[in-house]
Amino acid sequence: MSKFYLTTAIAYTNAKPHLGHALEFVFADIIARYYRAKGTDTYFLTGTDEHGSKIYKTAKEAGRDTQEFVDDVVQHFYKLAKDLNLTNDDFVRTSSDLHKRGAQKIWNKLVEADDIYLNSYSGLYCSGCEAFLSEKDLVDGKCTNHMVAPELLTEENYFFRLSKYSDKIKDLIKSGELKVYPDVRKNEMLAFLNEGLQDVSFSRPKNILPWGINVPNDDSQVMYVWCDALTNYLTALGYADGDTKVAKYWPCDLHIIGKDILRFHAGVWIGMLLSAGLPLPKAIGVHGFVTSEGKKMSKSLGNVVDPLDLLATSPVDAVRFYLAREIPTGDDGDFSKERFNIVYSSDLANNFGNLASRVVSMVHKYFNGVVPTITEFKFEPEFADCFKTYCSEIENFDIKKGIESVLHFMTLLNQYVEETKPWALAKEAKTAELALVMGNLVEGVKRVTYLMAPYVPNATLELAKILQIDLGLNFEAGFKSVVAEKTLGEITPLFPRLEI
RNA sequence: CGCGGGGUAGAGCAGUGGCAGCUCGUCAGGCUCAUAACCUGAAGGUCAUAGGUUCGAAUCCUAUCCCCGCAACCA
Repeated sequence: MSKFYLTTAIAYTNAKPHLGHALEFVFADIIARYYRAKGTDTYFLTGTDEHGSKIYKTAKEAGRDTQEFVDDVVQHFYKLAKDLNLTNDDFVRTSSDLHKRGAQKIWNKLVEADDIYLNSYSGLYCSGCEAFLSEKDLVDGKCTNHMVAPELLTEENYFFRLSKYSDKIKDLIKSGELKVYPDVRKNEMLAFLNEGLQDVSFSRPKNILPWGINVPNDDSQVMYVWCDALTNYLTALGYADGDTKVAKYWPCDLHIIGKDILRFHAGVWIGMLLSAGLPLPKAIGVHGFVTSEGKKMSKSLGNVVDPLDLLATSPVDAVRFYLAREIPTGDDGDFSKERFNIVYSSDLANNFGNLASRVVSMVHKYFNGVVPTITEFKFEPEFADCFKTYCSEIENFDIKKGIESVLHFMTLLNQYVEETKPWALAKEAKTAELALVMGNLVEGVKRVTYLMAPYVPNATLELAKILQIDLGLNFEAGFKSVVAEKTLGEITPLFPRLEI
């Protein structure tokens, strides 16, 4: 059986989840559910990134122990995953022992490859911020938070010889051996690689940053947070202990990330794997950011959408569907209350929900709920097209286009109802004709239910009960499963109107 | 001349040489199985601007204007 291993980026636990986390979670979950429904042995990993100076600082400012602080924050991410109905197989935390040992094992591999060396790093250090600042953080040469000029500080760091792999990485992306979706991100990365990658500082002195994973054989240094974080994709599979999951699922088939961290994944991470002599991931899917009511979310504008609040007041399927359907998968998108309601009403309630509702009702009305037998599905060719598009779009990391093909197919079924007018056939007692129409409609709704399932798992589960179909079946088996002669359950609206 | 992406109907987008499309919204009509849902039709675009190549350009070339992302060691 083929396998598919996919990951989200691990969320940074310096603050509660925002809508962008929900977006990434939903994208990943839809893809995971899709591959499972294709009959692929799928492993879906998500988790949290818990080291780094920012977390250390945030915890310190809150007067908290760092571990306790992240233990608290991670609860919000657990809750988000649960509330979004995620089917992740594991949730990795970088403060876990398994991860730490795995990260150290990889570090040693890099050392063995002679890609780690000691050097000095100089930067502009603000003692108020307890962090190095870059030029763009400064106004008039001063730190904007503390209004003092940072001092030039030099510290001893281990460096990773990333420059060595620059050309190799460029070739991999250029040739498509490592896919980067969408093209605009691929081009951006290639352009960046044209400049050539620099070696990167891979550790921090412990006296400045005590919160991190110890560098093996040097008690005075901890790993730079990215060095540790990136390895989670491997360590979570049990890399430290030579777990069989590594053999089974590595290399990763798809890393889903935000556009802000493309370089770390398509650059640093690939370099690390090359250095360690490990197989490389197949693809990186890059999504954009979500704005709110047309503007970047900010506290001062008061337009911040808290995904946990949203899920507390709206059905999870509505949230999942909005993110998947309305936000272009590889691009930025907007969240607005107005669009949220429109998308829910027109696509879910009016198109899908109402289609199911009218079809099931008519089977009850005209055939006492017993689905008539048909010998051949009238829309087999149209459905084949729809399914083909659905698959290829999702596999090429376009979740929005994937579902659009299904929505079009639903429209086709709605049109068929209008053309055949079952109510008129019933009145004229054209039973054979009516049976044919209804049989085809139920078959159509059944197919659609399978395709909608990764996007709106709750509603489709409910509909599956009414249709008496098994959503646990993979697509092929599900499409072939027989609904004829079954007695349908009673239907209530799958997507009741939202309270505005 | 830093690199890259983009400017197409009220909104969001598709469309890389051959009569300008999709979804939502708007307006009109039809239907009554259905969640005031569904179906049909209409209005609405000088495809950023100017020039060029071509039998033919939203699509290729040149210039200009505007918007956005990136310019890495905070994640």
